[in-house]
Amino acid sequence: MALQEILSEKIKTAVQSLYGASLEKVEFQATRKEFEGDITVVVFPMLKVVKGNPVQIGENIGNYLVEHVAEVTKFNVVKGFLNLVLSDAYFLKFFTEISDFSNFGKGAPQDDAMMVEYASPNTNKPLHLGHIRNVLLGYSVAEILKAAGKKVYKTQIINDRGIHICKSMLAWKTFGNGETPESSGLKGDKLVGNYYVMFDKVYKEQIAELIAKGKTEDEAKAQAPFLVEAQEMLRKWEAGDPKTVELWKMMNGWVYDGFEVTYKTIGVDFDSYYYESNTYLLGKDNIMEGLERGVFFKKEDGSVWCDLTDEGLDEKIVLRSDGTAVYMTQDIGTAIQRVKDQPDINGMIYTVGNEQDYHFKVLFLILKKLGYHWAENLYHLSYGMVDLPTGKMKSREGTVVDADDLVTEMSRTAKEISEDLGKIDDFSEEEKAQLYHTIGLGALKYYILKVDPKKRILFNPEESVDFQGNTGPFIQYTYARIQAILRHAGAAPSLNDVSEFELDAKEKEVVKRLQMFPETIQLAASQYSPAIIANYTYDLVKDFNSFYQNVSILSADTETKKNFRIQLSRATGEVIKTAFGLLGIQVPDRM
RNA sequence: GGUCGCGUAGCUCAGCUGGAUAGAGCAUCUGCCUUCUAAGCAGACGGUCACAGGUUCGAAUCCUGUCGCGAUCACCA
Repeated sequence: MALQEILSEKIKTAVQSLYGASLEKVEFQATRKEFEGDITVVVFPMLKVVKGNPVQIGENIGNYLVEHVAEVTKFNVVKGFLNLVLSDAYFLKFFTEISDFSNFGKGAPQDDAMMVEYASPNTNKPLHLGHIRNVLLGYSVAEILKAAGKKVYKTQIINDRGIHICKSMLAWKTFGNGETPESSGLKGDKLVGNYYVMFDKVYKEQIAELIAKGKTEDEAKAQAPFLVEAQEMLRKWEAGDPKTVELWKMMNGWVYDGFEVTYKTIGVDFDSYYYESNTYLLGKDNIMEGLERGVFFKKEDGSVWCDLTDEGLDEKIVLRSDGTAVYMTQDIGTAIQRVKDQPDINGMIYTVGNEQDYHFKVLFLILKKLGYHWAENLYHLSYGMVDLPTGKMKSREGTVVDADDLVTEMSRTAKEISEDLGKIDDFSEEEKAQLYHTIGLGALKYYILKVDPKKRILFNPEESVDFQGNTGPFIQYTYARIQAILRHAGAAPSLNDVSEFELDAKEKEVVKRLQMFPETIQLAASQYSPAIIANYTYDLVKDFNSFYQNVSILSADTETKKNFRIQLSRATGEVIKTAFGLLGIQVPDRM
């Protein structure tokens, strides 16, 4: 807020001339509602350089400010808190400044770019609730960064190789009878996921059989024919066996088609895709280069390591003794490859669960040791698990919440509630379906995004998500009501010829929130937290609702007041739309 | 065991760089639809900020320790 800087300077001058002391910094905070005032100066910290009674110091500074700063009209001092009352003209000026909303809240464009990675699925099963949290966080952080002025590349790395994919392939080959998404009517990822489950079932039966024949559990697990066959398939794939590769391509293709449908339903997208089958061999050259430069060292058995004991960690392997890559090797290679592909990248954000905190700590350290400039701006957007009331989600126990099912369920709940209210009976069936999706998905997204990413979420699908209070539908509803106000108001009014009139406390609350919007985006971008935007938006909406519900009626007011209120509605609506846009949540015009 | 994260109202969560009497929603209770959407608004009830020390004018916030929950410590990804 520019005014804050002006006040800060004036207060420094005041302290200088009144007490002959120089202040380094002036502390501000929003005035608490129970006191009169709009912005509060905290006097206590000044006591370090100014000796005296804080109340008296506050009085003196307050008098100085009323005299020298036009925006300050009154003040009061409570203990060590100097509460300043700002002029209505100051608040009104805000509206004339944001009459064009197109860039409101957006930061100045910057030259460097950030890459944001999210989703990162395996190709052997459909996306679930955990992926939803991941995708929502990654996508909204990307949008928030864009709003803050960064150039952003959204990407994902797809784990399309390994034994788990071979398991699905083997089960399909054995039991599938040539079943395809078309012939079965199933989404591709669901179809492939079914065969993964089927593999596990057969595998378990075979283990039980072997144990019955006298094998130990470990022997049985290693010797079950189905697993041996899957391992054989993996070897064939790595050797480039044409038939295996063909099957792999076909089934992965089905999965990608299925994922795309889910991403589209959720409303997220990507600028580029990286596949492990292409990147798993990457990184070895970087390791060899690092070895030459002394960043890594080789052990007697030929394995290559990075010594991180100086950083408080231990030694970390970066290349196996047989010269093959490990997870770390691959991630090093992929990061370097990405900057080659997009040279303006000056940092990356990895949206990955907090069970990998250690991995990323190590990865970032190694990349720094290798000396890349962009390695200074790496961030692991770490998030907590999504738990169910029954405990953790486990795919083997069938307790996962499927992403598609969940979205459908949310829409259904939205439908039930909407039908009870009966406000949209004039909508066509198509419009209704669209609205239910917008509301249901908005509820789900907001529910997940409003929580601090690093905390675990307890998600209760049976109780579903609330539609009252601090929820997506509540905010969407407010937007829809604002649209109704504007429809009734007709053409947008102008405040250009408005000079002075008295603003009430509630009006000021809303204006203050609107003024905070650009700062909120900056704060969210610097902390990579959509939760900041979400909770801010709720506060704005609550203030707005409270203000508007308590206004008696527009026509009873002067034309000026009416124009102001309509303008206030407009601005609030725009901010809700922008804020929700950053979270990837749609707002409906009617609901 | 080492490391990292979390612990705030009955439940789900806010609480920005330390600031005034710790805030919302749900649940429970009280009022408000002849006026722009009651999916709303106003209010009541509800707290040892896990515990114990420390730092200071001031601590939910910073430091140390304890307890509880979780994650992680593979030549898996």
